[in-house]
Amino acid sequence: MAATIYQVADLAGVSIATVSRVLRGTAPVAVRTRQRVLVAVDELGYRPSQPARSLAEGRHAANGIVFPDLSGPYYADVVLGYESVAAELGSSVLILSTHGRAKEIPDLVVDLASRVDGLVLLGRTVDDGLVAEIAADGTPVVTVARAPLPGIDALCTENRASARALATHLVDHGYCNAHFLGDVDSSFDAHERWQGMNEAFADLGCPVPLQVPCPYDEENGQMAAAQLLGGANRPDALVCANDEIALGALLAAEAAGLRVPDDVALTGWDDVMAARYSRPGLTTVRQPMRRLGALAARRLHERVTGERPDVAHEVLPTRLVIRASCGGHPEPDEQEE
Amino acid sequence: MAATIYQVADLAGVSIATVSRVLRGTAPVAVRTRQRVLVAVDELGYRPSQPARSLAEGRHAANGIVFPDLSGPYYADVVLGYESVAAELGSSVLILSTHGRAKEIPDLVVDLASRVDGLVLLGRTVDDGLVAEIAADGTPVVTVARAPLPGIDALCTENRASARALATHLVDHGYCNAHFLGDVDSSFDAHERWQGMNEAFADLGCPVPLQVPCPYDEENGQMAAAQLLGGANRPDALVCANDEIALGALLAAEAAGLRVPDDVALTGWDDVMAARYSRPGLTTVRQPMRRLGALAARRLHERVTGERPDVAHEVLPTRLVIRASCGGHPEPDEQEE
DNA sequence: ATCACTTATGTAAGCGCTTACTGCCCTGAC
DNA sequence: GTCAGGGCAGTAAGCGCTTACATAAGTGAT
Repeated sequence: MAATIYQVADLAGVSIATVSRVLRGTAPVAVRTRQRVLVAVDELGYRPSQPARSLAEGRHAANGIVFPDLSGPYYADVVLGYESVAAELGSSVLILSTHGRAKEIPDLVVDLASRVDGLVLLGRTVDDGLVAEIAADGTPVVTVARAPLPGIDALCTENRASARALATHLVDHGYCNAHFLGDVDSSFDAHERWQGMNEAFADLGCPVPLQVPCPYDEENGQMAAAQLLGGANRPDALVCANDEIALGALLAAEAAGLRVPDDVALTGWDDVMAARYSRPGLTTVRQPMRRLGALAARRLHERVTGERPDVAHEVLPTRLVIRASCGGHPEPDEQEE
Repeated sequence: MAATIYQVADLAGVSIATVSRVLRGTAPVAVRTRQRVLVAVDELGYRPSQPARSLAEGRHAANGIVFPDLSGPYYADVVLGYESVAAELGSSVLILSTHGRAKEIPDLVVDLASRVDGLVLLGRTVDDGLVAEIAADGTPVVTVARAPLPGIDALCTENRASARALATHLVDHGYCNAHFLGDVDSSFDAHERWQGMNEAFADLGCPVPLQVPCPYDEENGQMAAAQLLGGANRPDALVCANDEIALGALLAAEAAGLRVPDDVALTGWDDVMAARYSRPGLTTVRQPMRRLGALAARRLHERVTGERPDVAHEVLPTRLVIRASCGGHPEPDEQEE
């Protein structure tokens, strides 16, 4: 169906090498010859076969990105930032979502690795062992939002300092009996946040916050919060590992007839759109998702092309966004960036 | 670096054909031979080269999806639904975002087409002409949320009926002087919604709603709404083409000191998360984004494999979600699906 | 006119697989 | 004991490109 380089060469009356040279501009071709080739290409609607090209060139001109999920803006934005830079750098983007596929992940990731020049892995989508194996097999890897692995490029966002800032803010406003909602073992970020918060609370002489495991969605946030807020020893603040949990907690608080922030303060992480529209507005930590993805694409490209031999672990800054859900503040101006 | 089939064959003491047969299971291989091959594969960490495979097989085992953007949950969810089914059907997924790349789109899309067995196109990302050209070149195409093209599979969500229902609801509650916010020429969906609304208003004897062009984001929604709400002939309802615009309008209404829904009713489309958390909650129309993507993957697969020769245009149902922003209702129970 | 180079093009050897053919060996029916 | 047939495995021909190498034709200097 599709035309091949041979047909173009025939029609133009040249050899396939010349066609290739015209199309890639890798060697000088006489103007008239070039014209003939271009006309033939046009006439046949010729498009080079990418697999053939990849095979001959020994590269895919494509990168892959693996993420847990795309619901919720977090990963979607990272992917978006990634895609935009990857396209700019001339590589196609293959995606793989691991959500609900625990069993097949290794196969899927290995298969993906065989189709790309390099891979970006978000979060804990892939076991450390498998990451190492893939990297060892020669596929450059950049991890994002995951505990850095030796010898592998890693990108993270700043968590501890912002967690400390958040905790300090809470204590300053009289909230000393806080709980942390979110499973700190399932996510590097959450663990760091939890640590930072712990440190700050300890420094400020408050009791160590209780850590309450909870999947990262509204429903589970709501359930977990409902239980905590209905219990005997009610915390006066819930620091949630992400905004979804926090918004779920907000619903739970409403349902329990509690006022936010008067009876209980609530904070999240990520600054999703709903955090701005909820009432009260949700105090949260904004992360540079887009930039994270974009930077991952750059780093991966550098690694693929070999222009950066040394491994880099980078941390991007985050910003605390104070809204009404944590008390002591009128609905503040939105300081958009 | 990576092992090839030749090395595996050498190590196992067989021919490459046998290795291939073991790996693909395309022909019977003696148990002992198979064992030897598998051991060799394991030892060398051999992974078949995907480009070589594609070239030999004449298929990519990959599909592509083109979308405008991934910010906002709409396209993200469609992509997610798509990816999950595509993976299940054994094809990798290549993505291409057209956002802010008007000029390069044709090249990018054509390049993408050369890497996949089929393409899903969301919205108006690609000109009709280019779509036809790609389809004519032999790449199966499924369009989503776009005016159906002759000879090309198309998937849409229902718009007119839900727009009519929405309009009827508004009129029933006393809002007769509505405006439609959103550019009806830039989106098939928006155009349909606008039509449906027009019909209903006409049927019910209300003035024809004014259509106010507006890009589909909060900021522009806010600006456009601010202007309308501050103007002389203030509408009593704003029907917005999506939730982002509506939420922007909500901010504008607040800023103008207007009460929603008492002074002005507001409705959106899509049912994004923030629509549930805004106060008042945003009346909107929920769309089966995930299913849309999943179905697109199925239809594309059927077309690629040739198991469905006839072109199909399908319309998926939507559901009106009434919340407080359109008046006449207490904050309703959330009827999640 | 000759030589040493450039410049433009062709030739052909891969790239790493899949698969149609072919051939070998072993079985069971006669 | 022969022979047909089936089960396995090897041979080799592509798949559609890129590119090193070879070649032919032109250029200017001598």
